[in-house]
Amino acid sequence: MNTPIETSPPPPPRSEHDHQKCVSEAIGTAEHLCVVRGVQLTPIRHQVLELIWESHKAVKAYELLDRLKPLQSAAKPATIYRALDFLIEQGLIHRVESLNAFVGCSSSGHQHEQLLLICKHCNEVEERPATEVMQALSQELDQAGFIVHSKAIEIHGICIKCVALCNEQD
Amino acid sequence: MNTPIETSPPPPPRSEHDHQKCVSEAIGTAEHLCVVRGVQLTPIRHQVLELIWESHKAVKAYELLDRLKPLQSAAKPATIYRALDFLIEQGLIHRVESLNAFVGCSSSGHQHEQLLLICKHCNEVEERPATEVMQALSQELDQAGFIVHSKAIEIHGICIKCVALCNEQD
DNA sequence: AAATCGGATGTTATATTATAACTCCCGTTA
DNA sequence: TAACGGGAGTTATAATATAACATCCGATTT
Ligand SMILES: [Zn+2]
Ligand SMILES: [Zn+2]
Ligand SMILES: [Zn+2]
Ligand SMILES: [Zn+2]
Repeated sequence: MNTPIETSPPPPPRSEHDHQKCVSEAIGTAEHLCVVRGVQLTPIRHQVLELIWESHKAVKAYELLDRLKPLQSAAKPATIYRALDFLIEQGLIHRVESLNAFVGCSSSGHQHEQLLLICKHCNEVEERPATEVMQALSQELDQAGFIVHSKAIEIHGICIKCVALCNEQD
Repeated sequence: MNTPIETSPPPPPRSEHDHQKCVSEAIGTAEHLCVVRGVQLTPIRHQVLELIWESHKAVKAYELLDRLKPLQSAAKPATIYRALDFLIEQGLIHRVESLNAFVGCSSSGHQHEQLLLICKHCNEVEERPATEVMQALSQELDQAGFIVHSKAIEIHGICIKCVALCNEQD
């Protein structure tokens, strides 16, 4: 209880940006990729993707379930997990391993394995290509003789927006 | 069911090395660090650390619990999770986020945040300092203005020992 | 010695996350 | 029509993790 910010209720939203643009880009790309690939972005899958894209925050499976139920009254855990599995397979969302949570992928269709910067304060997840890191990593893994299947690079801390807000705590 | 190896029962142990040395180093370092830090490596914590160090594989909490019970008949989930929390706080083990599992830390007392190379075939976890990757990462995070609290860098694939064994599957 | 305190553990219950297994439906195709 | 396959419905349960409160025990203080 050092500072008032510590107990302030709503973590700040990613303020200064046109989030509708994020959403329409992500959904548009998803629809396009699914057509191209001949896989079905069914109503449930589409709705789950939209729910995930309501923010840049990592979101839990059961929270998604609660938010899906008004739209799909029959929704059960399997409903959500199947949709999530599909979206992950198609590279449309990321699973945030260290949170058991999920976040929209900002680069679907391009390279999918990126740095995830996870803010403890606002809970938003920023994706970064970080090509130099990835290059050094590839070299390291080659040297180790390790055959890569997948990478999870997750950094926890305070994002630049929140650093500005909370300078003496957390 | 392509090859006989696919269904072969025991994944190969890290064959060519003196594992007793790994264990005694890790336990010795842990004991030393706890004395220096004035924290208690109690019998339960010591036993859990030893159980984790029985191999280089990532091990699940409830598997540890089963293996602890013969030694500590009162052991319950909280017993294990408390010991794991302590060992993680002290930097003596890693939590493998993408597996919900735990593995001994090979560099306790030195830098603790390293690459984890996780083999899908033998389930062993190799830790690598990867200084060039870490350096590039620090730069990237500085550029992003992100204040780091912790890092989880987990690479899944096939380790060099297993690559030699299974060349046409998985 | 008695009181107090804090860290560790015991104990019970429950929350959270995830999957298995089986059924049904529906559109395509042989 | 029959067979098939993908998606979804449904029920049950597995696996992972924490909360909350009680007890113990050794060290410190009174
Ligand atoms: Zn946005
Ligand atoms: Zn933030
Ligand atoms: Zn060893
Ligand atoms: Zn291996």
